[in-house]
Amino acid sequence: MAASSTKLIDVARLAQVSTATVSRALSNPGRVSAQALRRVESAVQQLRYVPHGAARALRSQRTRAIGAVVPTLSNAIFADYTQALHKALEARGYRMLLACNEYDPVSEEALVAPLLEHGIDALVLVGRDHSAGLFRNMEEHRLPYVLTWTTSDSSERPCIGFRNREAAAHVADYLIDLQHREFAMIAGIGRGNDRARERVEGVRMALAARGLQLKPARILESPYSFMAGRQAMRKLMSLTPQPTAVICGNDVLAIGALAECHAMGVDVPRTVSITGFDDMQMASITIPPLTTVRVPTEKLGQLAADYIVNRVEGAEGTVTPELTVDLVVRGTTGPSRNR
Amino acid sequence: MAASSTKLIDVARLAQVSTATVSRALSNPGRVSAQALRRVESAVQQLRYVPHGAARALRSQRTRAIGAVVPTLSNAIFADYTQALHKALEARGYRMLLACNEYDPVSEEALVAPLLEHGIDALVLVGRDHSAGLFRNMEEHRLPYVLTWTTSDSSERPCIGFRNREAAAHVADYLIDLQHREFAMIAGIGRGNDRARERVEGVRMALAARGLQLKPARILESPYSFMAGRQAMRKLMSLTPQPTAVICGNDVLAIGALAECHAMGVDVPRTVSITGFDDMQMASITIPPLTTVRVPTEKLGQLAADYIVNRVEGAEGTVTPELTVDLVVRGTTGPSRNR
DNA sequence: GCGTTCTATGTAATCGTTTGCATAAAAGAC
DNA sequence: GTCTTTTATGCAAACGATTACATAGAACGC
Repeated sequence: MAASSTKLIDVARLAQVSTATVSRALSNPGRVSAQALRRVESAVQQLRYVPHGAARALRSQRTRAIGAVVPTLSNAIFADYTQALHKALEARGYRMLLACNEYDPVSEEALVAPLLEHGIDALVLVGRDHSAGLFRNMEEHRLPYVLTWTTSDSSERPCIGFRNREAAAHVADYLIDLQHREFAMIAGIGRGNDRARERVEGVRMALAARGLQLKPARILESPYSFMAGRQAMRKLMSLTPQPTAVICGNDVLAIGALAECHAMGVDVPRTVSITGFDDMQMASITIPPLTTVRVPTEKLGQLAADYIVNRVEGAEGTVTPELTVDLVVRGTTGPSRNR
Repeated sequence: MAASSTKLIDVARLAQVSTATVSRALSNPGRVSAQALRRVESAVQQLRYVPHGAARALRSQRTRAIGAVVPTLSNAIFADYTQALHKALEARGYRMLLACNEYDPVSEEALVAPLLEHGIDALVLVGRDHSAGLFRNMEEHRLPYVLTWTTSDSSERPCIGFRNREAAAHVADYLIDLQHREFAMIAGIGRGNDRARERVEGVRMALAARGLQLKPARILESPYSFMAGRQAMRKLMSLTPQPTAVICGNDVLAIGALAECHAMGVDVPRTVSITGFDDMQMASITIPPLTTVRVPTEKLGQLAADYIVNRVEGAEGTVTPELTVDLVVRGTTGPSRNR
């Protein structure tokens, strides 16, 4: 029903060769004579032959599909990453099978199960936080995988990403240099999200190194949504002393926070500086434009695709060195008003 | 390699039943005795059996995968739609195979080919504009499909969506009622995008009905990006007479246009009113918040999934009636300054 | 009690490729 | 010219499920 009814054997008959030759002509053209190749190609065209993926997968034990688990597509940054990953996989002749965990680490195994059942040659994950069961599953099935958006810890799992901790620390340093002393953070939910936790740690580290501290009451964990960012900002501005700098776990939160400042009539950056993380498109056209950390989103997707396809196709697969991220200073940050 | 090595026959042996019984127990539990079911289930658990998708697909000629072609994931509105579609498919036990055409109608067939080859049970498309070849392909392969984000024209193809023309006309009517007479439009690229074209038509219709006209020079076709929106707005504001109302083809363009107004020091809505289309999350937190048309993005994805799964599973598949969209009046629109 | 229907199960063919092995022809070595 | 190696091809056996058909026993009607 799904496939057209022309089969390999029809091509073989028309081209007057065996099915083996057709198969070889299609997947390994170098291994058949020029004449055979020509005849097969012409037959394929005439009959509009489309290989049957399931049959091929069954016999070769390779589906040419790669599973991709991402937190969500609602965050533009992951949408772009996913699209880049997809595009790069496509270019290498692989299909992408998506799964969205919506930041719920518990259900991840249940999420991956259908992919495993459908048949995938490898798995691309985001971050380092995954259940032991998932890792065990991957081992058991001999499934190559790669973790993205993060760098390797002691576990030595293959990673493609950047140092979230150091990037966040860099943001904090920059603000300290602007004489800020009263800090607050609108962080992502830490549970199940190593990136979010590391960004908090990075800030805490940087402050500590300069003799400052970030009290727990000044770190608000929020889901990644504009509204959550707004609410958190409102709460933070009601504290005494008011923070002069608010570091956000990502751009979505930061843009929400910025919107709330406008609503409250709080001047950014004069009264309070705000920073984001990711540098999504939107970040450059807020009022004022957002100071943030530029993450090579698309590169991440491309590199992940390249790495994982190499692994699947037998090469040992060399992990790229850690990527670098840059602080992009725009209009939401300035000297502390307490300076 | 990809799958664990436990096979159906292993389960059968452990449960002391035939492979046929195991197969039935898994896919049609009602057709085996309670005792057999129990033993099979226990064996499946013990062995951690995972069915082999390719084998199943080969034999049953159903892959349980649905192809989804979307313009892009960079536009939040399509990211949300895609995620909703994916989620609904998942809930029904289907996988989603993605393809992004990036608004390039030419390559769509080439884009779909790999999906066809991998094996899909149906195809979900966006809009009505697709090559004859694609439609022919789908017929040939007996592939059920559904068009989304649009309503049926005379061709009577199954659609799930809303009337873009009428929605846009409604926006124009609203602005006319606010005494606007000098209109301009920042439209999406019309080629290959029936929604974009219909939105232009709708505006033109509504204006004509009130004795106004929209000169071609006042319709700027732009790719859907913030930057394009900005540039278009700059161009429009340099015209004489200046438009007092700018209708944008979607929220991305509108938000870009709004940002450019801020940059130019043009007061919105006092000097110029701006409207969007889609009501993406971001639209409610711009300064001022964006007047736009709310589209039931997620509903679209869900309904498409339901329809197409029903079709695949044999039901005749009833297309839902056209969805309605609402004008959401916020802060970017107001009375014409020429009133 | 006998014939009929129904239910649960098993046997084995089948889905459409790929690929190991065998073979024939061509090419190369000496 | 003979022997070995290489190259191109074909034959047929997988891959791992589903399912048509057959069958045996239980249930049922009268």
